[in-house]
Amino acid sequence: MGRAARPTVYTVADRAQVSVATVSRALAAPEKVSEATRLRVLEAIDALGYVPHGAARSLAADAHRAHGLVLPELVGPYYSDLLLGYEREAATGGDAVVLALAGGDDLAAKVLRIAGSVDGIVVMGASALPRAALAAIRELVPVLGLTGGAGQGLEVIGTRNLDSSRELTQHLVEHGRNRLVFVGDPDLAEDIQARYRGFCEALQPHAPEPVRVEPSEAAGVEVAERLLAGELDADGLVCANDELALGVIVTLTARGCDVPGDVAVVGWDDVMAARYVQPSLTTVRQPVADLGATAARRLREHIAAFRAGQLPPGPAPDRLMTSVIYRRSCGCTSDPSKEQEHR
Amino acid sequence: MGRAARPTVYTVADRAQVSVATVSRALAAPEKVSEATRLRVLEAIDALGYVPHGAARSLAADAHRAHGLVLPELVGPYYSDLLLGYEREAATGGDAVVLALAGGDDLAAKVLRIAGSVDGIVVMGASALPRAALAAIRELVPVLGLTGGAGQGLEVIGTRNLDSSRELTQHLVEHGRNRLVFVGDPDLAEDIQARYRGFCEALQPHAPEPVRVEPSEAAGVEVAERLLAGELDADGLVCANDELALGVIVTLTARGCDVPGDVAVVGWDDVMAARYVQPSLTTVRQPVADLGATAARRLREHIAAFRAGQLPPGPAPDRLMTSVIYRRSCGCTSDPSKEQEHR
DNA sequence: CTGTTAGCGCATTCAA
DNA sequence: TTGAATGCGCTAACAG
Repeated sequence: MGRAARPTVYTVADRAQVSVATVSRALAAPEKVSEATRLRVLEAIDALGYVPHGAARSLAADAHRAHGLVLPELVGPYYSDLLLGYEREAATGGDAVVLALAGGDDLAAKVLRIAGSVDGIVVMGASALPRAALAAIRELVPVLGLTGGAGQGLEVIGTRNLDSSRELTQHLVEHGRNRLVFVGDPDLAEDIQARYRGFCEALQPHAPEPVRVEPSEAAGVEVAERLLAGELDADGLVCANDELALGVIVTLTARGCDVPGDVAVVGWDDVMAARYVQPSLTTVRQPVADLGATAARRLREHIAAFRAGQLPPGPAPDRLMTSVIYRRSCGCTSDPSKEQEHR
Repeated sequence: MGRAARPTVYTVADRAQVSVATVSRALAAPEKVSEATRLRVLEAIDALGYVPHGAARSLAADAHRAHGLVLPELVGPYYSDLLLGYEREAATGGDAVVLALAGGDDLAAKVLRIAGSVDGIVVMGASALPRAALAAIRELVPVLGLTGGAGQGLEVIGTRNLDSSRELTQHLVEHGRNRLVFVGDPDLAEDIQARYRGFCEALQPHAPEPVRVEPSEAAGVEVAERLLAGELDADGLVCANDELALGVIVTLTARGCDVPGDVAVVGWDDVMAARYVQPSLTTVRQPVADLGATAARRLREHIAAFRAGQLPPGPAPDRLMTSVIYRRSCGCTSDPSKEQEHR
């Protein structure tokens, strides 16, 4: 014996003594239905436990009412906020979020897979997409880059990495550091690249080559060891993210090296641990939830334009403002109470 | 001038000189199509940039090939791993993930919204769902609880909070703590409840009432202040999660209270900061990615059974094993090298 | 304000 | 191995 058949518009229409069109209207445009009938319909819907079939609706309305969100398979606290911001804004606009996490060459496949089920896609880590695949997808739905993707010709939603990096670096310079080194591989992501560029600009006319490592704690530990071994010379490390910086700091301090006395260390993201490590980490905070919301909002605009027929959807949003959180690891905050503000 | 019309099975069929049925087969059951025609079809698909329309496919096949994943609007590092594990497993099974973040009373609405577009739903924080809404949804698709939801009659995928809590508490007892207090509100979530139960069991025959606060850093700070003010008496705090524990630790140590000397503090989740705080935090690590994967896998089973006609899908998976990570805050790890293992 | 009707794009019978 | 035809559940004209 199977379950009761799923109620459909017809089932509801029957019970409410109306036509299916009226049921549809009662849901989509209540004002186009008389009070009385609308109530009857709603009663029927409630009584039958009717839930519209999403696919049928999408097919008929020629709109999925869903956004694709493609993120790299990285972990980190960063994501929770990003998702929160994105999902909220998407939901506000009536859109669901189809999430795809991609780690390698399955990226293209996954994106194609969801491309058939969403009205538009936001991709973080778009650089890993084969040009051909991206082109095919963009034929179908608008695609936005998150944090990067300019290299793929995408409009990108991101933060002001250049500015924050310049500020951070300049700050270190002004406080007497003159053997600064950037830790992180600019080729790994566009935002890291921008951070390195800002670093270079602040160090005009010549900045040293970056230490090309992955943005992880483990890599930070390695870098610290190289420093301790004398393979690397620096009195200040501008790290591509906090994980890296944290790895550096614990290793350095554990081995008796004074941070920030001997070496200043700064990072990006303001992860929770940045406030707990000793010394606390000077870092760049990004409006991550806002970043997500902005991307969702902007994608909605793109979708509208795309459907309306290819017109470009007005000016792209500015890159989001970031703020440097000065703590102890840069050696410049003498006032601990000031630090507390940023807890 | 509009964009080129989206290619459909018909477009592809035309170009490949076959019928739409063959196109469909070439994609869904390649072995049922001759080598030659299949190649022609694939060529056409490639040339036209054809991507199947997800909604049309779902409607015709009567399967969305998508999971709904509903999470509370909390933030935290926890989620990245959970999503990673879930998405991977879902993708492996060919299913997309529709993510919904719910913060309040919009929960029911959101769940209903996605219920029409997925084959099954995993809900974390199901207790916030009105019974009626849940019942209606379960009529439509199978629903699983993540971390909780037993109270709503859901099968739940979770970890062994009871065991880990008992172990943690017993450990503190064995090392001489005899004024232990549980920090966190058992009524806020089933897992916190289980943690409190384990705490109580270890403290047979009578355990003190819990300090009912939200599981946040701020609340931890408050609790620490109460302790310092003498409003609370304890030589050990079993905190419902790491945020709480961290808030307690920094506040206590900043005010000259010795952790773990005067008060031992332990938590749950093993967030990154747990390793960086001074003293490092003894905590419970949960296999979060595995938790996600297990939920996805199990939901798939439920979906299959549900469609096959209401049969119960075999034994539910065991609650996942957790591991206590002994660090310094419990005052029991004398060997720092041992601690390093868990970095 | 309401009902009738024609697809949306695809999978899947059933014949051939 | 292939094609023709039907319908999934819904929305959106179009009539009334």
